[in-house]
Order: sequence, then structure tokens, then C-alpha cells
Amino acid sequence: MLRDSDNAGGRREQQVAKLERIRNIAELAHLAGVSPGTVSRALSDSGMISAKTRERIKALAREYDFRPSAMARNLRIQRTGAIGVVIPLGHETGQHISDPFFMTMLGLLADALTERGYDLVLSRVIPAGDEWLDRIVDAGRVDGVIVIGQSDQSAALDRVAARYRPLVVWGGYVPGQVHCSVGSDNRLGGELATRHLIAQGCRRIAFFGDDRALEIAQRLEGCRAAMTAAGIGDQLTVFPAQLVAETTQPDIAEYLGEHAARPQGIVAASDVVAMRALRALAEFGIAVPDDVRVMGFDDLAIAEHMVPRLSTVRQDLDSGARHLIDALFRRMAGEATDSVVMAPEIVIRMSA
Amino acid sequence: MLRDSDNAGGRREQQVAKLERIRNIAELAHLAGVSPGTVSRALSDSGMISAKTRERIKALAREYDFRPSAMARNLRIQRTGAIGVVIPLGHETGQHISDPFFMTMLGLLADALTERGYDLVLSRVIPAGDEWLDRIVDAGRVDGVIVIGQSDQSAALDRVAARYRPLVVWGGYVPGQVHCSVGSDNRLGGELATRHLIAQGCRRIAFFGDDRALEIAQRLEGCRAAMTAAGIGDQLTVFPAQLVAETTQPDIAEYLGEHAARPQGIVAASDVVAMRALRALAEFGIAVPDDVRVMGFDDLAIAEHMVPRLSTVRQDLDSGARHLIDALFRRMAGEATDSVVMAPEIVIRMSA
DNA sequence: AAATTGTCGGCAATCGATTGCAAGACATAT
DNA sequence: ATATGTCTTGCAATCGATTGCCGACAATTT
Repeated sequence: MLRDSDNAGGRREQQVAKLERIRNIAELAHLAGVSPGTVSRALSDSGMISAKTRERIKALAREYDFRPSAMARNLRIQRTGAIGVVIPLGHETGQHISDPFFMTMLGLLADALTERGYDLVLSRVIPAGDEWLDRIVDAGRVDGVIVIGQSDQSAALDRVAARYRPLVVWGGYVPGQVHCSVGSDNRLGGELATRHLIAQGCRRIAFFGDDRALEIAQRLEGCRAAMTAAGIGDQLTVFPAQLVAETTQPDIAEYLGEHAARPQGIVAASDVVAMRALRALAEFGIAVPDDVRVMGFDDLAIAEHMVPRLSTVRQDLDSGARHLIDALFRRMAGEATDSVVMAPEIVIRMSA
Repeated sequence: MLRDSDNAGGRREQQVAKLERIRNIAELAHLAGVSPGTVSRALSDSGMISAKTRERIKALAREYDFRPSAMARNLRIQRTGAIGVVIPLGHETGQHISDPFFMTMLGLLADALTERGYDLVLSRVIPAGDEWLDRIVDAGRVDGVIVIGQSDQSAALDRVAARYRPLVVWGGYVPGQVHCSVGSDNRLGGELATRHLIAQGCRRIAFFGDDRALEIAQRLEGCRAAMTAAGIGDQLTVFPAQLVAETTQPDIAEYLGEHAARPQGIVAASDVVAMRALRALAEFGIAVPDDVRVMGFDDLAIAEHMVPRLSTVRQDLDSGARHLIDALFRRMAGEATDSVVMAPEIVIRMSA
């Protein structure tokens, strides 16, 4: 690594201060010959201020490019204008925030929140103990919280949800759960994927995924149900591949290579897992879909780009994000909201 | 806090309030029979408070699970404990926040900031006018700002950097630039990629990328230099593929299909662009690397997963993120910092 | 016993913007 | 000229935690 020798820029950072800087509303008020209250009203277009003074004050503010302190405003208004987005990495250490699923969801949420004039405060937490969510909620830094994925923390979520309203969770729904969730019908999704494989003639089927996470467990459940319904419940094997951990790829490969009766179909708990499976299969020279069929789950953008293009279960994340935001803002307004379970759709491409 | 095990139903969200809720430090002080100041000192382990009273107050706080308001604290301390991470989407509308590059960088920054006890406030802005950065900086919501990518906003960055110290930018370095940047030697990277293609026998070479962004322009410059040095400067064509826009794939395909003298090598401005190129080539049945060789740029995780695995120019994002954070904190502490230019490395896999 | 040192904790100002209340300015109606 | 009303604007309290300064009291020294 090479540090630049001629830091041409750093020298003249200090430009001539054309005007003395204004630090707060009171100084501006003094300058304009009015009271702080008037300035506040003028800048926020509220209250009844004559158009003349308002424009004069605004012009002055622009000239000195002064913007009132958000911190002070927050304190007075008792609103932060920020929403916390929390990614709990509970059931596995290897999971990384750059998981494409999180990122896709995060992007959608960022856009939606920006549109509504809210900031997005990102927290990536590895839940230790069960205070992690309480800390975020009680710190008073945000007006509401969106948790992406229940991981294995349903209990903590329920406990906090019981006392803190503006909280919504992306993930699975379980009857009786206290927290408000938005997510797909994971069980149905798993069932659809599996039924498709069976319809294609698969009998020995493997499920790849770590079922300690609620959503994954539900997908597995659907998979199992479909197998049982087809009378081949005993042909299911579960391979607890970590969702994304780097270390799992060799594991998958080993499994596929050594397994005596190699599965004819694979139901992956997510597109990311499917991607790893595809790579492993390619390395073993096992043809997809001819030798083994692979179904993903999520239908992220990357599904289109795999070779072969991935057949998968589509979750409509756009609409999911909209539901999350919508529910959150209703809850912030004091309304109660029900959980949302969206219908998944199966997308058939080339891998199954 | 009461945690009855059989609260299975979401019915009674309102648990019996065993204790009245405490809203601020003064109430806690009243309860403890001390002054607010004492409570503040006790909870923050500062000042000289006898261990006895401190523990008493802390216990009380725990019992009522009270946490002092961050907003009030921020106002008084004049620190927010948050860092802004800004992604300007200046030169193109199609670019999406879920671009894997942003996401990788964002993940690294999130981890590093969490580690230092700072929140991360994410902003995705489409610069309109040249006030976008001023607004973020002056709102007083954050203690410092990291901008990911200069896009075509170098002027705005320089202007703000001249008056606002705690600002660092991921991107290219240009002699004389005012803002502090951390990034790779893009020119050298482009040169290395191109030299490799030439060494493999390519003569007709295409550069895929939108050179309105500073970094991309530098990569193109390196590419051009290598061509010229090899005496084949006239064999370079530039295809201004948008970095990630969904619409570009057909464009790329069309170009490759119709172009009379199809290029023998492609230098992509990023791994994401390379990925789209690979898909297009696959659809046309053009073999990589036999018919066309492809070089990426970034070496994201996905590079490993493409088919064929992507040869690319590696940017060490881990170390880049560390440098960004390091420079930012130094600047927040009042130090001046120089820009950092990191040496890129070429990674040869299967595509070139 | 008086003086000195040292701990502990209270008082009150402060950070900067917002807003209910009321007073002042000005115009119109009586 | 007085009364009534409408617009504007100022005053001052408020949001909740932090912290410099000072006083009260105990422990130690002379």
C-alpha cells in the first residue's frame, strides 16, 4: 500500500471565512432583529408569520447556510426521525451482513424510508443474552424498529413486542406469536418446491438448511409434508448447511460426493445456499438438472445469473418491504396491526 | 420484569405493570432520594460517587429497566454517536443500493463501527443540485460522514470537505483534490487487467463501463495506456454499459452479437458488469475464455461463484474499510489525514 | 481541640429548538 | 374617538441529561 507523496489537496482546506458562522437559532434571530421563536416559526413554515419576515429570515439562513440542529429539535419534539433496522445473527456466527438477501431487503427499506423522510440506522447484532433488543429500543435513538429475520430469537422478540409497539419483524408467523411479523408462507413455499421436484420424478430429496432459524424450520416442515403426502417421507435427508458460512461449501461437496445414494433433488433453504450447492455440483461434474435438480428459495437477483439459471420459490420482497414499512408507521401512530403472510410463488427456470 | 412462561397467546400484550415506568433521570433521583446529578454520575460511572450509592442507583435503574435518553445526552454532549454512510447515485438512475459492491463495503463498515460503539446511519441519495451533502453534514445527526464512491460529484465533495473535517470518501484520488479519499490505484488496476489480456493474445479489446464515475474513468485510462503501450491503441472500443442497470444486459448482448469484429477480450469496470457480460456471452454460445476473455474488477465474493470463475482485479476492501474508519476517527479528533491509494492485485481464475 | 485534607453529593446553568400564552400593532366597524 | 377584531411577534417554560462549582461532613494530622 502506497501513501500518496504529494498531498496536494490537504494544504488549503481552510478557505477564507466569507461570513462568520451562525451556530444556532438565537444568533440568527439577533442578526435578523427578531426573537428566536420567530426564527423557528419562519424556518419551519409553521405559525402565522408575515410572508415578508419569513422570506427575510429564510434568505438570511440561506446566506449563512444555517440549518437548525436536529438534536435539539429531536429532544424537544420527542421524535428522532430515524428508524432502526436490526439484523440479528443469532443462530450462526458465520453469517455475514453482506448476505444478498439482507442487502436486497435493506436496499428496499432504505429507499422507502428515505422517501418518507426518515433516516435508517443500521444495527448488526450477535444476540448475546436477551437484552440486545431492549438496548436498541430503550436507547431512544429511533422512533421504530424493523428486525430482519427472527433467527432463533422469537422469545426476545415477543417479550419486547409486549411492551414496545413500534416494532415489526420480517420472518415467519407462528400462531399465538406476540410480535407483528411480515413474511412469506414458508411452509407452503417449501411444499411447492418439493412438490415440483417430486413431479419431475425425484424421490430421494435432500433439504439444505439450518433449521434453527424459524423461517427455515417452516420451509423444512413444508418439504417434509410434501414428501409424506407423496408417500416417500422416508426418502428425505436433512443437511444442516449453514445459510452462508464460507466453510460449508466443502461440506456440501463432501456430502454429495460420498453419499451412497445421492439425492435426485435438492431443496435449498435459500438462493444463497442453492448457489453454493450448484458450485459444488459443478465441481463434481454432476449435471444440473439432469443428474440432480435444485430448487432455491427467495428469487433474489442472483438467481437469474446462476448457471444454470436457478428455479426457486419467489418471495415478493418489494411488497414485503412495503408491508413492513406500512405496518411500522401504523404502529408508530398507535394503531394495532396484524401479521402479514404472503403467498409464495414458484419460479421455474433451468435448475429444476 | 415478569416473564410468565405460559404467555403463549398474544392476547394480553399489556402485562400487569408491576412497577410504574420511569421516564427520566429526575424521577429515578426522586425515587432514590438523591439529586439528578448524582444519578447521572452513578449511571455513567463518572465523578466521585460512593460505591454504595452507585450500586443502589444502578440496581434501581435495572429494576425499572430505565435507560437515560440518548437524545438529551446527545444535545448536551454535542455528539450523536452515529456515523453517516452515504451512497450517492449520481451518474445513473438505474444503479441500485443492492449492488454487491456497496453491500460488501457497507457490511464491513457496519461491523467496524459497531465495534467502536457507533451507530451507522445509511443514506442513499440521488444528488439533485449540489446541496445534498451539505444537508447531511449540517443536519447534525451524525459525528462524521463516509461517502462511498465519488460518482460524478467530486466538486460537491471538495466544496464540503473544505469546511467540514470529519468526511472521508471511498474512491479514486486525483492530484489536488481537497477531500480525503481512500481507494485503489484504479489506473494501475485497469492497466494490469489489460496487460494480462494482451499477454494472453488479445488484440481487439472492449472496455465495459460508464466512465462518468471518477473511478471508472481512471480504470479506463489505465486500460487505454496499456493498449497504447502495446501499440494497439486503435483496437480499443468503449462500451458505456451502466454499472448495474437492469436494462443493460440486452445492450451488451446486442453489441456482442452484432459487432463485426467481436472483441477478443473484455475489461469490465466491475465484477457486476463482468457478470452481466458473462451471462450475455453464455446466451450467445460464445465460449469464455476460449472465444472471449473477460476480466472483472473488485474481486467480490460473487467472482468465485461465476461460471467460469472470474479473473479480476482485487481491491482489498477489508483493508479499505479499515483505512476509511481510521481516517474518519482521526479527522473527528481534529487530526489531518492524507488520502490513501492502495495497490490492486490481479487474480487469475478461469475467465481470462 | 483545632486545623487540614479529602469524599461525596446538591445546585443550577447549559445544550438548541419548539410552542402555548399573551401582548402589541394595525385595520375596520360603531 | 372608542371598541372589536385580526395578524404578528415576543416571552418564557420545556424536552432530559451533563458538569463545574461549592458546601457538608468525615477522616486524618498537628
